[in-house]
Amino acid sequence: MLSRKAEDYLEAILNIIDEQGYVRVKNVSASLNVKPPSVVEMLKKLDKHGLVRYEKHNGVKLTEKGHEIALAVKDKHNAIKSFLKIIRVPDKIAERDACIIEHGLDPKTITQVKALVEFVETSPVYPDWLKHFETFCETGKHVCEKKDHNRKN
Amino acid sequence: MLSRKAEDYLEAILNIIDEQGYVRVKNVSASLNVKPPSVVEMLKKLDKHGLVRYEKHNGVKLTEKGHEIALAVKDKHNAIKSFLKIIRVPDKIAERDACIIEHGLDPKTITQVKALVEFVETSPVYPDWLKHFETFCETGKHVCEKKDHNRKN
DNA sequence: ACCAGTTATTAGGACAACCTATTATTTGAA
DNA sequence: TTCAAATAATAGGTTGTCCTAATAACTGGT
Repeated sequence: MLSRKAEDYLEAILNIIDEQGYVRVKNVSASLNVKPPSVVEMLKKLDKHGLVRYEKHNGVKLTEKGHEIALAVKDKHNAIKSFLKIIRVPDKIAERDACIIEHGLDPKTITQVKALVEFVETSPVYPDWLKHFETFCETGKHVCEKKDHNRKN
Repeated sequence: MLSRKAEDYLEAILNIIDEQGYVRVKNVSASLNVKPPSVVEMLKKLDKHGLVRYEKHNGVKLTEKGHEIALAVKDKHNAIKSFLKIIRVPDKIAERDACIIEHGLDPKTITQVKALVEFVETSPVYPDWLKHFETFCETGKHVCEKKDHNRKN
């Protein structure tokens, strides 16, 4: 099985490729806040596992398998971040926390997070729902206390 | 700062005390799925940090500080688990995933998770909301498509 | 075509958390 | 009370990830 850290590296590599088309050790190093030797070490390991193609001084590429995993991780990341933003966690924190959470979660959990995000976002009353949630966060009270007892969704 | 693992141990110790009033190495070992030597090692470390009082062959107790931290971790755990259950993650998975998630999250994120849980649970239309979410999970459709456009929450 | 500055790699260690095998201590049943 | 079984502690290793310091390889401006 793949370690959390390995997944972090794959995701970072994918993001860097998407941004600038190629990957250098220093990019990964900066992106994950580790020193270059740590990156090189991990690249060797990922290469050994067939997840990247790594040639010294000559760049890194994701293999098909590595790409697949990186995409899966990123997908989780996005689901979690969307959720965090819906519940009004500030962007910067949402980004950081998504990184923390995204590993090791059961696929079922991710499925349900995604479902929640979609449920809320596609709801016919979406803007209201959000407004009400925000009001609740501020005041601790529901906008419609009594009268709305039979309202839907 | 305290490592994630250290927090896991503190939380486990708290839970075991709550269940049976005292803690033995083997309980912690079973609870965290590690071998006894790992427990002893960590107990020494926690003792050194003033989070537990540990005497060989003579039990473990949380210090005030350790107790405080353990409670905080447990509180996070509960918030996350409540949320997971609301979005219909099966109980067993929710429990496991809460353990995975509970560390390192920003306090703001936890606050918002709690807010969501409370918002939904105390909503005047709580049972409906859940039913609608479940229907959405199954069918991908909102119960009330057009007609309810101005409904609240 | 050179070499200074940048980037990458290697060598060698630190550290946290875990393990197995061994040894010591405690405890309860005969 | 004794001693066998249960429990706990120690000794010594392994693994994964990170680091610093030293070395090597690349690259662009002259």
